[in-house]
Amino acid sequence: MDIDKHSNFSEWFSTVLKEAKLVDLRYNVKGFIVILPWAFKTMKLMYSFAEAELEKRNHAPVNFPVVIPESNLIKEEEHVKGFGGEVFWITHAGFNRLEERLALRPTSETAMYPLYALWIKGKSDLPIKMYQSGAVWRYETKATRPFIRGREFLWIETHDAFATKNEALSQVMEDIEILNVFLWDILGIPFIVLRRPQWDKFPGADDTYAADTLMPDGKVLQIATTHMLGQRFSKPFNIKFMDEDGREKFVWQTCFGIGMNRIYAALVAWHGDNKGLIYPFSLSPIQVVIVPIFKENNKEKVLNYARGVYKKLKSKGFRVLLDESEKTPGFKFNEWEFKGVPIRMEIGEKEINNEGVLIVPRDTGIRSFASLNELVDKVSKEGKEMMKRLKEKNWKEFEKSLKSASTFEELKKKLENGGIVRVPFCSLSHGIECYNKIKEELKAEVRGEKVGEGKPKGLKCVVCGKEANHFVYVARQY
RNA sequence: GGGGAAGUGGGGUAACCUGGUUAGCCUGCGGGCUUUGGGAGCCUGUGAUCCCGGUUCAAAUCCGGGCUUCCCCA
Repeated sequence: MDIDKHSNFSEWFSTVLKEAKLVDLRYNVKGFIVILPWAFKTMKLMYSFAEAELEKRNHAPVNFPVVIPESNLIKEEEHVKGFGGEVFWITHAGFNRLEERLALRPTSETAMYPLYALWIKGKSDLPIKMYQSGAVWRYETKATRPFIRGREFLWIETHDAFATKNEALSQVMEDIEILNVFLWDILGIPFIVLRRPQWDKFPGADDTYAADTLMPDGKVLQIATTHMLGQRFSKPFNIKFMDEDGREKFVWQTCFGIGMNRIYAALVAWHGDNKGLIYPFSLSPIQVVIVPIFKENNKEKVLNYARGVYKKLKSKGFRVLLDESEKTPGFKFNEWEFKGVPIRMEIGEKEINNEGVLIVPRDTGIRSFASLNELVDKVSKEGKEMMKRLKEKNWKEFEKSLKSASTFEELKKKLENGGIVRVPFCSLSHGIECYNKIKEELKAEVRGEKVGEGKPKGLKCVVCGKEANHFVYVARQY
């Protein structure tokens, strides 16, 4: 592949999606894609890692219907204002027109909360912490792109209810911790968590915190969000409990969305290089591919030896493939490199004589010899070290893209090369005019303030010059 | 949201402007023979004009509409 990931990301991404057989775009419904096994196996692994983190923290799996009766969807006013325009509706069934339209869930608050109201009676029913893995549907009006913006996308959503505001607020912090573990520790995707401006939060939330990552073209992509819902849903949905003081009170709620399609896009974009995809060891459908190299006169000998290595790795639980197809070795090298298999083994006459194999990590391409008895340890070690290298490379690149500016002109200049620019800003509650000015003149967005970061002291807003109350992060976005 | 480009076997393309032969080529897929340390070779078979309508003796080609994809800008 002769396409540069950074200077020509669109083309790089399209080529990888197609040539590595990650998606089939021939389904012919706008914004809907067929996710192929080479992508979906990895997405399932991603799901299992994320679900494990949620369950460690006492979230229980649940499955709610995809259809939401219109009367439920419209109960919370801002929510329906925010989503109303992008709902897919079911109006007919068989030969009948439905008396009440059914929405395909764009998100599940209004599906789940009527039941929460039935389930929650007393303090002993709280907290409720549930998660659901599945798809949601939104009639996006912006240009759709595979994985990055679709009309159907896969995610996990959690919906938690608590007796007190403080418990709900600390749940938001726990959600952010889950993102640190899942996105960074496990997937190696750099990101920052930002509290969104009030005018840019989830419809129906008190506050929205979002994880933004950066794509190779310098634009940010929102990949997860956690919302402090407060009591905005518990009131219209009448979710109450009897407190110790004998009074009925509305619960405090949070919800948390982990956007698997976009996270997958970020995974591909962050780790890949100009040779194609690179899958981290723990996430690849095939962790080790064995390529046998033989002549006509030693074919069986090489294959038998390779099968022995295959069995040994398989018995240790690795996902391994022995490529016995009729292609030439060079073809196989290129093909598996393009598909991002983290470790390749080459086995030929020389390796048999030395009682070992050649090990080649995908990222460096450097061949090294491993003897048969150190083989298993070496595979684990190479897998871990490769992930470490990928993370280091990603982190350096991410840090390089984080800039700061103290004037509007400086902000403008720094945005030209993409990335995220930190500036002092007047107000995330009332600064919408400054926000709009940045949006219109710089074609970029104020994404919000970083959780846990201090307030500016004695600095002026880069737009209006009034006292700055926040450091905010500005970037062009998907 | 605005603009542009494009839809021909599974994939990539030629023919389209200037309507007319059996829709050509590369690749893939099936079969056969030979091949394996960085994208092998020969033989053979297979398979296509996005959908609806219009113009015409005749449409892949011209016109209108739809659907989808890609790119650029917002």
